[in-house]
Amino acid sequence: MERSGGIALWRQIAQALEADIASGVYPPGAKLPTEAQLAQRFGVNRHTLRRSIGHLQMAGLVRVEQGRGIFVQAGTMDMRVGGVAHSAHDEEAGKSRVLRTGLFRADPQSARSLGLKVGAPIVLIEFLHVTDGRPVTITSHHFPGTRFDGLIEAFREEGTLSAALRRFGVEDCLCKRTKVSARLPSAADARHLHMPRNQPVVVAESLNVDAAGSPVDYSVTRSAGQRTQFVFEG
Amino acid sequence: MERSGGIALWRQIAQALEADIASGVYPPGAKLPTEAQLAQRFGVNRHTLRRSIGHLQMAGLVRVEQGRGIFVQAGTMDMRVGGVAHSAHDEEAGKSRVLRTGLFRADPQSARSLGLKVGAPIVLIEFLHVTDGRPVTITSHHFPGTRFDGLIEAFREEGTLSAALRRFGVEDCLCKRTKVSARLPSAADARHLHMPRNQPVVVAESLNVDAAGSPVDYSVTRSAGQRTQFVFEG
DNA sequence: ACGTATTTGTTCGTATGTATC
DNA sequence: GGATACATACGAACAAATACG
Repeated sequence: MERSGGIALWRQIAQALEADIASGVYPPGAKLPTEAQLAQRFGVNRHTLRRSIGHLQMAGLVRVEQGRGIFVQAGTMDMRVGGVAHSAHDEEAGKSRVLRTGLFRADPQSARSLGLKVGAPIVLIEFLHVTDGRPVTITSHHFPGTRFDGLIEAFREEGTLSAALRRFGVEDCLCKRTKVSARLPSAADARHLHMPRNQPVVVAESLNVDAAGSPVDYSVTRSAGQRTQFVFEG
Repeated sequence: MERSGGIALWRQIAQALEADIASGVYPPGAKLPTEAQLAQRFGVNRHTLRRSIGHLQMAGLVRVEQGRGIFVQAGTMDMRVGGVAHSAHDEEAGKSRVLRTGLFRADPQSARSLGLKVGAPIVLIEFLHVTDGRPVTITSHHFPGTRFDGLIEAFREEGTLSAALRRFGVEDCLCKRTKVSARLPSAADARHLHMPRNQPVVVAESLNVDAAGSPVDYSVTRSAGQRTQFVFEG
């Protein structure tokens, strides 16, 4: 630790810890020493050490849990986007848990995407996708409420979205457009995705249409930015 | 400001400032009051105020510049990805500045994407794309060096990538696959993109192929996550 | 089930360094 | 060079969540 080498102490410490994680001194899932212990090991104040940890947290290398400790995060995993939407395969591959279902009114964003008026009825179905026992993504599906009235019941009976949509005459559902951006997660999303609130989520907003080209589903997928990669096959 | 209302002071302050920015009290590009002034306005310590600013910075709402002040960031803008790559239109729409050109050896990542061996020659051309006078994205193009020997000179003479590639028999160049993720920017990228180092960039890695399907260009585009949206048309 | 210890989160105070104007 | 403004670092105290007896 160079105390006046032009480079901030907290950066040097972050780099040292990053090296430890990369080299396997602290393997994925492992608990790091406490803040007090680490601060003593590097000979700095607890604030300075916390600054370093905050950086590693943003970089997606560790996760901090109040009262428990600091834990090493796992690496990244790929996930396909686009092409055929709602395939039964997608829903079975990783176990999907239904987070929410319900009837809502369209906000400006989903109204514009689906070609509806603000306040029009919207059927919402929200999934938490789990792979290898770890939460990966949250997807909120928005369906036009007038055309898909009763979709929730159909989904509960059929078990998959694709089967439920077939009852409404939707055989093929294609992804027409996807927008990708990054932002900070909501409190609920952060909790479900098991990630810190100050680490960004990658947001993919997709508009899915049926064979006739009319909008079926405006879906918003949030995923831990450093844990996942969206792959677009062209 | 509720000093013991269960919600942290710095969060309340961040929310208040966010509201001010959203309502136009501080329009895009405006300079916020100094840390000391804001701390006094909210009746908190400067550290607490800095915590709030750090949060707004991560959220992409403000940009902090040492010695100058805190500035409101502009909103988001869309950008198309995929489909036909290297169209002259893209290069003219926003003025592109060439950041770097040169001959390098393939790192594992670009080697795998282009189907080359590690250490094979790679032609690198790096652009900074500017729109409305603001830096938007940085794109690093990697071409197989053996096939595209002399590409840099061709590019300098022709002025556009698409024209230069035509000299090498590449008429159409299609985006085959794009991976999108998020990470923290390098120091150079942060400087060029005019963004804070602790705000994530959205990274889009594209593999572009010619009509015959052989790889032409492995490109890596970094963009300020909160200022831009990638749009994939399917 | 409850209280205590542990561990992280927040807030204040103070001092000094560094970049910009 | 001086003034302004953000960056870093240390110290102290208490709050909040968790773990453990």
